[in-house]
Amino acid sequence: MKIGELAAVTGVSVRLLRYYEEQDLLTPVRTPGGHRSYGPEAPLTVRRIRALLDAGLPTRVIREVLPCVEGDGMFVHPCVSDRLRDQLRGMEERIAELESSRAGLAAILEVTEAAAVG
Amino acid sequence: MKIGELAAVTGVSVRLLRYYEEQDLLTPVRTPGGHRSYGPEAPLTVRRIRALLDAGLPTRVIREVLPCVEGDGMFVHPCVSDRLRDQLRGMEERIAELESSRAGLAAILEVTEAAAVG
DNA sequence: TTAGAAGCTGACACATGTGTGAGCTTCAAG
DNA sequence: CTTGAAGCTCACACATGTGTCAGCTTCTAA
Repeated sequence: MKIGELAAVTGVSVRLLRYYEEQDLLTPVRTPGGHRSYGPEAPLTVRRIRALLDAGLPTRVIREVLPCVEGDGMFVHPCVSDRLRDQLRGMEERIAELESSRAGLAAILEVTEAAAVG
Repeated sequence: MKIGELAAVTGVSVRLLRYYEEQDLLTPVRTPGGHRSYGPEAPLTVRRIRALLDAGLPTRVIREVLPCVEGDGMFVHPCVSDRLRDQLRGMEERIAELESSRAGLAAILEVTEAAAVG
């Protein structure tokens, strides 16, 4: 299938399909004219990519785990669980930082509003 | 005081002091030779900027709230509390998104590890 | 055969705080 | 006066997924 069709069936923009290829997540063959030609598994692959992106993984990590994914991005082989655990740890750290910032800002607001009342 | 001194007493790099000025957070006067000259209040201002940055506020917002800050970034006039509340809401949304991503990733990991055991 | 749709590549843009470097000028101490 | 430190400006780089535009080529349907 052509890139426009794949975009239509997956809801992912043509631009992004090209980007995913640039990131080695998709590897369409080329027609003699140079147009991308995707196999029938491509829509599933794109759905997996989206599922992993939506799970917060960067393309660099998806590139590693993609060969180990089965189903709609909900199962991966144990071979990449270390990678996923790293990623999870990183996300938890980011959440903790954000939460800490949030608390700091909330504290400022509380002081401000207490002063407004008092 | 000169920029190098200010950097030394605040621990903030010269590059960042120039950046804060570019963002209208600091407004040193200039010597006839074009060198920045900071008043004695500058270290406090820089500490406030850092406190607000560390609370997760972008410079664009800090620019607005800075004139209303008192103390070491721990109190602001009520005039900017709407702005802060917006910011707080935005941060809470970001945290929620991240948390949701984290849960998605954790779910994948759980399935993977359950499969590794079973 | 021809026009228009769809494809191609390459590039720039965004946000955002921060590092780094080049190339030049000013300042301060000897 | 001279020299080296410190300052100046301007610019590019990073990450990251995504939009958009220009300029050209291929494909497809009439």
